[in-house]
Amino acid sequence: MPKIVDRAERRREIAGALLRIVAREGVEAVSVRSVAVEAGVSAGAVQKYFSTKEDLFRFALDMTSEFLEQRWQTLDQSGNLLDLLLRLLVEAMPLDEQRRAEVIVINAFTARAAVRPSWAEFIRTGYDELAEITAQYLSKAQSAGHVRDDLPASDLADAVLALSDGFANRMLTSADPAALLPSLETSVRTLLTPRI
Amino acid sequence: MPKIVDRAERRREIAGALLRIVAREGVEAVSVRSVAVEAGVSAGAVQKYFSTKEDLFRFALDMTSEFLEQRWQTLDQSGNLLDLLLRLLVEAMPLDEQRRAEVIVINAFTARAAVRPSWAEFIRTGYDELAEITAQYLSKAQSAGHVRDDLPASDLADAVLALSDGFANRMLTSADPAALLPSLETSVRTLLTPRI
DNA sequence: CCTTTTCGGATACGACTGTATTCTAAAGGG
DNA sequence: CCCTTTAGAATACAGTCGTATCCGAAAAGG
Repeated sequence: MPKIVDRAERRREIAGALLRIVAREGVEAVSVRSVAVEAGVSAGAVQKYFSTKEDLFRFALDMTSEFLEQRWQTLDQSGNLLDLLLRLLVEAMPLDEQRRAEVIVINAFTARAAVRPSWAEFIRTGYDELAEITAQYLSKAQSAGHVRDDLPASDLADAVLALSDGFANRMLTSADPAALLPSLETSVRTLLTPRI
Repeated sequence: MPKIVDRAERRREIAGALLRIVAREGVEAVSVRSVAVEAGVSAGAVQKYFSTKEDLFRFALDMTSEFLEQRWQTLDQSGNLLDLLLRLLVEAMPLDEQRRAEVIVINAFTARAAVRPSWAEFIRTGYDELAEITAQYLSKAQSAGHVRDDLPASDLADAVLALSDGFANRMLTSADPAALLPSLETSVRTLLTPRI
């Protein structure tokens, strides 16, 4: 009897519109109406799928986390694990519009989480999971002899994440983001290559 | 004839109120009226000193940059330069309300600059200056034999800034920020200690 | 075909936004 | 002492905000 729509897909479309706005104009440009326009629907439709603006933001934040994790999944873990990690990090840098959008979104959310405890817990969980995945990967790389093993993998993971986060941030406002790539690469290599 | 006030000081007071709001409630909580309340004046008074909200933000951003540079100035450059740098970095981490506020403010501004070209140039200039100062310091540390000299000081500066930026970011939403300090310290040391 | 259910557009509301304008009170130079 | 200039409070205005409500249209099962 009812009109049937793929509800989950519709929610993803609308949240995607939000992410595009954040990437292009910043979080403060997000409103129910602006998201509706970007998604090509009415404001009423947006309200149908997200009862509150907060819900909408949470869902969008979830989506970006999934993007991030998916990138790890698609990484085939063969060859030199350090080289692979470096390729992954470079790919995560904001060098094109797509990556740039993701970094802006995560940055915006982190900035907001810093002053909103309920968001902070969510962001923290995501960060911790990422650190865990990275640590596991590095541990494997240590066993393979591709990464130094005189320091715990979890510490190395923290350092690598901080390093890539910092460089990504810097690139966001840099005139020539790609110019920072060699610096990122040597930093990570210096940090991770096995000691002799 | 006129009623005389210290105009520059008044501007600093009002901008300080803005910074407190950003640190406590985030950028989106900043409005002419909320700043006025925080500063203990009327909205009209705020308008007297800053004709537009944009002016107000720019001035506040300037102030935070000055804070950052002042910290470098107060650093007496004696003893082991690597140890000194580490102490500086640790002091810059968001471990108390004051530092936390600064990091939040800079984060918020960076996030905004990513989607506002006029701000981006300003932020970028500040970053470049900071990188320059850091590089000069590291160069001196290289001459003193306290820091490895097989890599250009400018690259090392980029890495150190990225590292501390990334750790500061992580600490913002971390449940136990101080727990990340050892990781920061070993990372920087690993990156900078002279090779044998 | 018709009925029932949901989709999603339209509208309404009160609160808040940035900015412009108007006002009163105060203070220092003549 | 008064007059002029400024400080800064108060008010006004046109938008936009999030949310609630109401409406017609479309689609699937009987």
